[in-house]
Amino acid sequence: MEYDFRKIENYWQNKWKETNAYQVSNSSTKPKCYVLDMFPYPSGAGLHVGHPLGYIASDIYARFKRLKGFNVLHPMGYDAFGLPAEQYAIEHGIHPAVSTEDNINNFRRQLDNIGFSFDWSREVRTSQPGYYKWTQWIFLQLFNSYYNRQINKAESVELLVKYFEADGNKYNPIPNAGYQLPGTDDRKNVSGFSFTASEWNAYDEAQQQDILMQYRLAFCGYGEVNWCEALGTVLANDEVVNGVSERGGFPVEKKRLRQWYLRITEYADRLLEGLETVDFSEAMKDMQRNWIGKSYGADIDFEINDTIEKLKVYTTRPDTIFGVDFMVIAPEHELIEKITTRKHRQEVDDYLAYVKSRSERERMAEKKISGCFTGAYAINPFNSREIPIYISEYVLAGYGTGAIMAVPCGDERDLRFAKHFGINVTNILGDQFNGEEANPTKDAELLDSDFLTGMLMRDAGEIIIRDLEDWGKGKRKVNYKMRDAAFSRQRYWGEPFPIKWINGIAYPLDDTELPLELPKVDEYKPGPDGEGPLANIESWTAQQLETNTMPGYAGSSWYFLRYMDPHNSDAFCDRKVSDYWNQVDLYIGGTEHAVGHLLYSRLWTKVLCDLGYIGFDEPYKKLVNQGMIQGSSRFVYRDKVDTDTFISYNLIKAYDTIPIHVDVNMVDGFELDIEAFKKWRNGEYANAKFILENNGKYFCSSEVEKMSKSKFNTVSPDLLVDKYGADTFRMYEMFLGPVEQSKPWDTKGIEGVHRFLRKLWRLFFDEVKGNIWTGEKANEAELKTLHRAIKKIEDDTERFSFNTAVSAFMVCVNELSDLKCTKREVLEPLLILLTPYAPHICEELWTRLGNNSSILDASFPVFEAKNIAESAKEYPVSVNGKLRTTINISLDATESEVEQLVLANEIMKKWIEDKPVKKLIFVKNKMVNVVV
RNA sequence: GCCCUGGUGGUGGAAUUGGUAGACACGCAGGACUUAAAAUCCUGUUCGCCGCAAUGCGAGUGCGGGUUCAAUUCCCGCCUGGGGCACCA
Repeated sequence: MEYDFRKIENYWQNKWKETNAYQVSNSSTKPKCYVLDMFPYPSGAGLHVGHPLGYIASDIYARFKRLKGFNVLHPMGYDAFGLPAEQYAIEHGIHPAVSTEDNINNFRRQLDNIGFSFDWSREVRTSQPGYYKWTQWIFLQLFNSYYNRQINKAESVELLVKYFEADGNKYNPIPNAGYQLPGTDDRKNVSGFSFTASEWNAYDEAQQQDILMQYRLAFCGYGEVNWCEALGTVLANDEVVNGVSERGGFPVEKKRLRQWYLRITEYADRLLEGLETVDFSEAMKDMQRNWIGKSYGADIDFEINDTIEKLKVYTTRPDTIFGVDFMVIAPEHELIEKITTRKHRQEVDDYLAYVKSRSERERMAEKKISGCFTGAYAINPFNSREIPIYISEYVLAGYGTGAIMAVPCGDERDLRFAKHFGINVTNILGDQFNGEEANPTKDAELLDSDFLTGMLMRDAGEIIIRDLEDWGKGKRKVNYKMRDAAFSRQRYWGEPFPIKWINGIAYPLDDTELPLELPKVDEYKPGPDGEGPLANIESWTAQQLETNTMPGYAGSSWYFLRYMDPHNSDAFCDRKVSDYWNQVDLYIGGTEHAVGHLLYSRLWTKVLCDLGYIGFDEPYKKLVNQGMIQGSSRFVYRDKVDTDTFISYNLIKAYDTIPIHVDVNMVDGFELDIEAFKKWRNGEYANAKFILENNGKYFCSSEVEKMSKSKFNTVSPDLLVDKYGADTFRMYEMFLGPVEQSKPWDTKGIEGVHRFLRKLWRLFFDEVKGNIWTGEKANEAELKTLHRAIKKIEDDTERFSFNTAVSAFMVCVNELSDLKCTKREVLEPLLILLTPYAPHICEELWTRLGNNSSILDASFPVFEAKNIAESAKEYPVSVNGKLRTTINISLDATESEVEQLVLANEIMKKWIEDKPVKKLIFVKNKMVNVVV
């Protein structure tokens, strides 16, 4: 009777399906636990061994919690809208819905192989109307809300209108500037724009709606966006990497377009504060903090010579005010027009033309110093010094005020600029500045700084800010790097906006009109004027519907809520149900979503909470990032001249060769399977000749790279599951190392795990004798082994140390095997322990032991400390930390008894050598240290 | 450049709070069973030294210092792999 994993796994997977073993109810007297994976985008490539890593970890945890008596929600679904399916449609003419469906089926088949405990009755797909109806609905909530800064919460726009009718916008000033409204081209920058109640009441509808648009959490405006011509769409900041698109690597440029945005900037502080309440890794929190980029400083107004204009700059270092040698404004700055002197007009125009000619990519790639003098001078409010005003592209229009005061002795960029233009550098740092490198310290003593001289920089900032505020020349200011999130795409395969445009005014659809279904199209080409493909559909434009669609992160921002109540057609999720399941207790996924998905879904959660639809404002209580599994590529070396000849790696020095990727599955370690290679790619290398090592083998070289089909370094879980079984595969992925750690995949070693399962099997069955398990009482040694395992494995599983837990199983089974322990009293608890890791074999053995109910419903064995206690123990004794001997001490000896025992020990005297014993340390029940 | 994170045998890794470094597994070497192979089991496996013996000696967790009776763990300085941010004033 041997371990036939194929038969066993097949049987139990079907059985679990038939009995709906993993369906979970929304009501239970048990405590709840919500274990969630980041749902996958169903790509055409299918799963490789890296994908299931996180799923296996979460599955183990979910199953573990279930055994521990929790009602566990562990769902799975698909992030089914997205660019690749649409690109595929453009290239192959296959409707995204069709290819997505195919891909999902393939994913599902692969996932099912591995034996996950997902409750598939709760599956969600973001592209289904039943799902995106609620994505649209939540969008409308965002559209109909604004952020009330007085109470730091989102509120209904209706309320805002009431406030306007009563008080104008005195208590609710316009939050953000920089977005031009669709209807009103001239109302460029309405920051600070205010109106009274009677003015409000006198506005016509268009004017009122324009103003309200400045407040809505989902709003439409014109703005500089990342436009990708090749993809024909707008990308969010986090979808742009080094000036090219994250997907496809196409160039990205700035373009002014009508866009939808989410006013995430209003939530910057709460997104920051919320991080304190959740259990994410420090690295993850840092990434989000960085992205939000909160900084403290001051806005300072500088008078400008010969004009009435003022130049407002933002600085985090007001303490360096006496080191300002020049000002720099961004090329887009509105003051350029007004302050440039006649003499410098031509030069400035040339420079602006130059800046315009440069793409975003060029700007990123070659950060060379460029700029030009405007001819104008600003006045330092503290010493009336005249400061030249320059224009340069190193100052960004979008951050702060788009203008800076440059302090070259303290800022590297300013110093380089000063050197380039021969501007004299004022030193306010004395010895701390060597004239070569700027010193950004805050801890130096200020010199040549008028009334601040002799003061620490750290303290001086406060004084300057206070003075500025007293004189009305500046203001304390907090700034954020984070921008409002672009929320529209000129694409087809996404959620349509439930918005109609009538006379330039955006009207929301009524709830009863949802879902606004995505219409069928024949082609996916962009519409006119940067509009999406929907603009090509007459029936769509005739209804004046918005032609943009929502971006990929729309559906994924709230999917964790839908799993709770997936079939509800009256609400995105019943409040009672979300109160029950509450936050996700454990969320597992990759780091790549640190600033995209995670930030957006935290935002949506906060808004839904503010509006009272859910009762918590952080979605994920604990986040674990699984490491990336890299591929280990293999190369053969082809002779450059004789292209049929391949040279073994150790011999390539003597030849002129080029490396070629070969399929890792044809290579055992480094040794190439020559026959397989000849058959590879339909016999492309059938005529290959080989120059072999002395031992007659062909060796490949290796390199660690990202796992990808084109590098032939992908390993499919299907093959491994077929060869070793799902249980082995699951345990091996965990055994590989800590879940959080990135590592190259290596199949060597999977045998070890497989051996372990066979060894376990042999504790129950013998090939000759058949059943060998017995009902005898376990002895002390056996119980000791079992309870040590219970303790270790329970601890390890709870703290996500799955690799050490797997080791503990191996130790336990090795010991039981040595003890020839085949007793049910020990084996049963062991099976329960192992169920989260290797559910199939455990269920099989459990049943064969004669249990009627499923092991899935067993309860986790209780650890009994008395079973591992030892009566007396050999303790190592060390002198000054060096191990010298062992002594026998009974377990109930007190510390002073231990001391006496050690001192009395004849042997000790020899080592102590007349030196008095300073102290004795009895360390954590582990050893005794004598200090002399 | 800034932030984060890691560096331990031939390999993946373990050591949870400063307490016997190298668990567990792979690989390798030797052995048992077998006609043989597979499977299984046993022994050895950080490096160096001394051996008739062993409970022998010495070094050892990227490098150099420090704190401590005791450091893979804490502190300082460097080298290095990986990830993130990058004209954010």
